[in-house]
Amino acid sequence: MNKNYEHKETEAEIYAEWEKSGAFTPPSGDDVKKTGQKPFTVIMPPPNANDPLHVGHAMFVTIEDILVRFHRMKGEAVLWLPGTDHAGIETQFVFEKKLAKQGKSRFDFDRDTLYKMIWDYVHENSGVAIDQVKKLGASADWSRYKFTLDPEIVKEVTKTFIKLHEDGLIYRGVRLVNFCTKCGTAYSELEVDHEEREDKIYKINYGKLSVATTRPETMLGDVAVAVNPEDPRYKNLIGEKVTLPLVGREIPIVGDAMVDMEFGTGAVKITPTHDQNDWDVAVRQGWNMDEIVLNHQVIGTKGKMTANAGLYEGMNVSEAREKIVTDLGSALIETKPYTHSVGTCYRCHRTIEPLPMKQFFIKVKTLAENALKSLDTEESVVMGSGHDKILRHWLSNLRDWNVSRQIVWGIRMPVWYKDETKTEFVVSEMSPGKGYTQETDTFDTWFSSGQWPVVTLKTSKQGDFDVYYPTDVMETAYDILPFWVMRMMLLGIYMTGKSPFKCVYLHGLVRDEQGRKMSKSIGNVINPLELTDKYGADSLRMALVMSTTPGQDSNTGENKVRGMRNFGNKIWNAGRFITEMETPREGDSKSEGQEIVDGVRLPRHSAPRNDEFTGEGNENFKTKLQEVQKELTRLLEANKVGLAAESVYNEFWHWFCDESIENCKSGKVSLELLKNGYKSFLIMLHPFVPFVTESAWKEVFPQEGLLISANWPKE
RNA sequence: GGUCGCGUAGCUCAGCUGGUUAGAGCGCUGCAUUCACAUUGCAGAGGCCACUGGUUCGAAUCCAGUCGCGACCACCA
Repeated sequence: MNKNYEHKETEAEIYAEWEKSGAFTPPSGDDVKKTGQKPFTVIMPPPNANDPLHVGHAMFVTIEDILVRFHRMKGEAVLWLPGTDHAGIETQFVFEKKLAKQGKSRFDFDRDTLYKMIWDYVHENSGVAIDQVKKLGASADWSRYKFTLDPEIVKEVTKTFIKLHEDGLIYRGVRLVNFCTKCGTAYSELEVDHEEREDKIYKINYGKLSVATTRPETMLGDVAVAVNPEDPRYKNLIGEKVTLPLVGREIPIVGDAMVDMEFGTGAVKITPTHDQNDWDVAVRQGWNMDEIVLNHQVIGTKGKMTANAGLYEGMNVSEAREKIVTDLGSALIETKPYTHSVGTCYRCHRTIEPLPMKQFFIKVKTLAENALKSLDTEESVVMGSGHDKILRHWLSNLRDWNVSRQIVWGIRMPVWYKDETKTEFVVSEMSPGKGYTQETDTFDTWFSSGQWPVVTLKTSKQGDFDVYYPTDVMETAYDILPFWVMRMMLLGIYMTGKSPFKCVYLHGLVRDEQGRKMSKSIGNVINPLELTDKYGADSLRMALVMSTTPGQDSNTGENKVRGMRNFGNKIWNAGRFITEMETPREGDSKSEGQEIVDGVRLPRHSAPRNDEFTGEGNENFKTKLQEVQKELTRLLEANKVGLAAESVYNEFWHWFCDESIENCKSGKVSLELLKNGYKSFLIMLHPFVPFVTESAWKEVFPQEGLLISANWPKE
């Protein structure tokens, strides 16, 4: 054996051997039914198909691989199903940036051409993420690999929408949507960020009263002024009318409890087409929303003023604001600096424009109630401090889910229109007949990934869904809890009646050694591949999970990885010690026929020490080893990966190496027993550091087959 | 404004279904090297487990409050 463990000489070869051995691929569901094996399922969170790996991916690969290898060694039918996500908006955004560099925009191409271009682009890159996941040692079943745009997946996802529609859970309606005029698409409430902005607040005289606003340009679309019905200053004015400055239109004063008497002037201009609150007020007033949208939408999807804006038509929003502020003249009473938070596009960070649009919504109320129920009954359990409460909070306050996106990169909605006005629609997988045209919108990416555990298993091998669903552990970062985990619960329960996972393991975000967020501008982003290259995949894996707690952020840097590289070397060298003890060296007089005293073969360099050896050392060794195995098994059964890693690390280094090997040298523990203990430790360490343990296994136990398929010690 | 989390050795973090001398990594001090590993070993320094009060025979661990830090959510026009 080499003096030091050289990861570069072994990793690629070992991974290929594992894959070739078939250890990654469990039997089909139908075959498992016959054998009665216990199933264990993990669905891999699908990385974006065109994304290079970041440290977060390394984190989920490590944790999931640990659990998966552990259960596989226990003899269960373990399915770890990998896949990639088309990541609609993300990917289209990246692609459009690429187009922009060539001086082009998406509007230069028709739908089909654009789709084809993005498809090619994604497929050029899609191997990258997968290769990198493999480099980290992921023992996933690549024969069951899925992509969200695989035809069979698209079909299942589409069928779900059709079923939702049949069950009356889909509606199409004009609502205010969060629209990014730059990205040209609407978003769900979750995709909107909020940023503090330094702005101005304007007080404008509307005649009988004045209003305060940060968005004077929207006054062109005002339909009313609202006051609090309890407000002594204004309650008598309710029912009267004021004249809108600049426009000259008469609008009513209405009462609505939403108005805060303390804020601003206590009177709010109501622009239903460009503000969610105002929309709600108009709905409460029972007004005709179609009419309001038709006549009073003053901002369009490109961020320019519409024909309803009269003189201001064609200006973009900020120009119109400036012009209006000037034109108001004496009607503008006051301008003050004002800091408030505004909704911004999570992708491009431009201000989100609330716009009225016809969109498809899923009614989430009953779906959310069922998800809450599965948390209450502990059908699904969340691991990660405080995040079960956060999930409950989300589920209790969810708005209907806007699933239409105005982009091409995604699954096209199975919605058909007969005539050009598109007032009537039919939901159907295929065109319902001649003359129908299909909706151009695609589904929100999370609509397909929200069905991931169900649709991957349903389209996999015979019987897979029956046996491998519900999955055992869903492991992902906590920052996509509402986007993904929650949606999987909503849709999974709807589709199957069962929550898609028994346990949600939420890992924390990985920060740099000083606890700072990783960002390109600071230059502190850890590239997992660089570290893997330098120190080996095992070292990075161990560094990521040692002493981490679900839901809690952790700080990691090169120092920690280096420390874990030393650990791998330690494992290797313990094996080297054993093989060297077993093979006497030439010219070493003491090694001729190693002495055997009371059944203990003494190491070749040690003098026999009959006086000390009583056999007690062996008994203590066996007892302790059993304790270690028991404890580690308990921790892994409970998915306590961080603690398990710490425990096995300490026991191996400080007990097995520091004490037991020394005891062996001095004849207190026999070499046979030590070797057996080493074997157990390689098995126990394997889920965490698979490469070095497999390498050492080959050297020390060459007759035993692959370690990945060895049996976990029974208690 | 609301919710959640965190404050333990110089640094980064475990431990917290309450129970023997509070742990690890890195760092630090001293010693050790022809006999697995210097990517090492041995020994050691270093902690009123944020603060205050409560429950208890007993609290880093449970409860309440205070202070400090962080995250998320939110329709203040």
